[in-house]
Amino acid sequence: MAAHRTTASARERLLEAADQLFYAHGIAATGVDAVVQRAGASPATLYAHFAGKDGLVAAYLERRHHRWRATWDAVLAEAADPVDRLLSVLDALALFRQREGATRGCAVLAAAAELPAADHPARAWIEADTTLLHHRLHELALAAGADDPRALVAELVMVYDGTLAAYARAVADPMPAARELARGAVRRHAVTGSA
Amino acid sequence: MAAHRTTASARERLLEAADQLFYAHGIAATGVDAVVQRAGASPATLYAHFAGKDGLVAAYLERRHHRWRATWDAVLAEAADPVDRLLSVLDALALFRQREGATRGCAVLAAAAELPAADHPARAWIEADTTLLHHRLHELALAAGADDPRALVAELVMVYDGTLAAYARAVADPMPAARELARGAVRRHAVTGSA
DNA sequence: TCCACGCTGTAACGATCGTTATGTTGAGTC
DNA sequence: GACTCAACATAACGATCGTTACAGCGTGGA
Repeated sequence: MAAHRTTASARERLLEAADQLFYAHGIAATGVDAVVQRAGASPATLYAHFAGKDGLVAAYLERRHHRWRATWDAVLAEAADPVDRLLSVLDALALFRQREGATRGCAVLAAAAELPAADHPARAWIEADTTLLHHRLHELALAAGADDPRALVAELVMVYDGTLAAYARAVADPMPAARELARGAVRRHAVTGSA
Repeated sequence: MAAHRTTASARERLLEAADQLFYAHGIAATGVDAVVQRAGASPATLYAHFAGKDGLVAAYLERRHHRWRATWDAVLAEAADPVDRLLSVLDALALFRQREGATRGCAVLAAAAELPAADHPARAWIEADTTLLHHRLHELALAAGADDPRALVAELVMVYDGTLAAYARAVADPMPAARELARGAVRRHAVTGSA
């Protein structure tokens, strides 16, 4: 079973290298050789674990998706106030950026721009990101008693995307503006809470 | 001088083809041959007018930048109220999307994600887009008498980017949410006006 | 001890891409 | 009517990329 440990290690190193290189230099601009070399692996190992470069890209987005959801989960677990729970998406984003490094904008939207092919295996995770964002915010908006949950969700998603775009534009600290916008949206939609 | 007309025509056709293909399928995913073929031109003509593919990409972003500015100019010329002039960035965006086709998000931010190289000739137009957005909104915020112009600009840019991201996420109609957010920001920063 | 297995290193393949060169056409000028 | 010049079509080059094949190494289990 130690062989399994070794296997997982190589796969993990490849994923970690792919994550850094894809996010830093773009997917199309990153060659398979660069990923293999940074991971200290061999091309054969990559193709033994993933279905080509497309499969690696899909796994890269899947891993990032799970990390993002885990980060949001952790932040959400410590928020009790309904309004705080709605605004937790921004706190989670700040934490994610600090821990995982998200200084170049949204990896999902960047991948969506690079992979317009509708049948690409990575497309599922691009849609999963949008779905998670909308569904979870919708539940939180309902729990907070918003008058028009769908409108509030649309506005909060917009603030979330705008914040990530600000990172891509190398804005120093977009969080204050994001929080003001989000708080305004929550207040406008008559949510009861302490904030 | 008719030779010049013919020249301009070939250059224009190449730019139009590059604009459609780069925006629809991504820059890296679009080959030079595809652009040449769609323009009904020859590779030699492309390299006679542009400094390789990088030069074509730079010209593509420059053209898009000028079109966007012209669209905003036109909308701004018909707005008299200071608040309407601030919100004109969203009206211009809706008009630009309708006329030029911007259904896949922001071409500038997408290009920024694909071209991380700091010395790429197209990088200048990516920065020009950010500069235009910030400077013009700052002037409009000052003219409208905002209490904290820089904060208001940061929030409006965030709404603008969030709206373009909504297009990239295939949201049906993000404009209502965008207008509510922008109006809330303007109101919060105590701008005098009719809106 | 020998086998099985996962991994590494190197090399090679076919395809594609950006770029350049060559020959030809066609319209405008003297 | 010959000259000029931009632009056309085609082909080819070198480089790079994704992918696969092959040989050798080290470790755990019978």
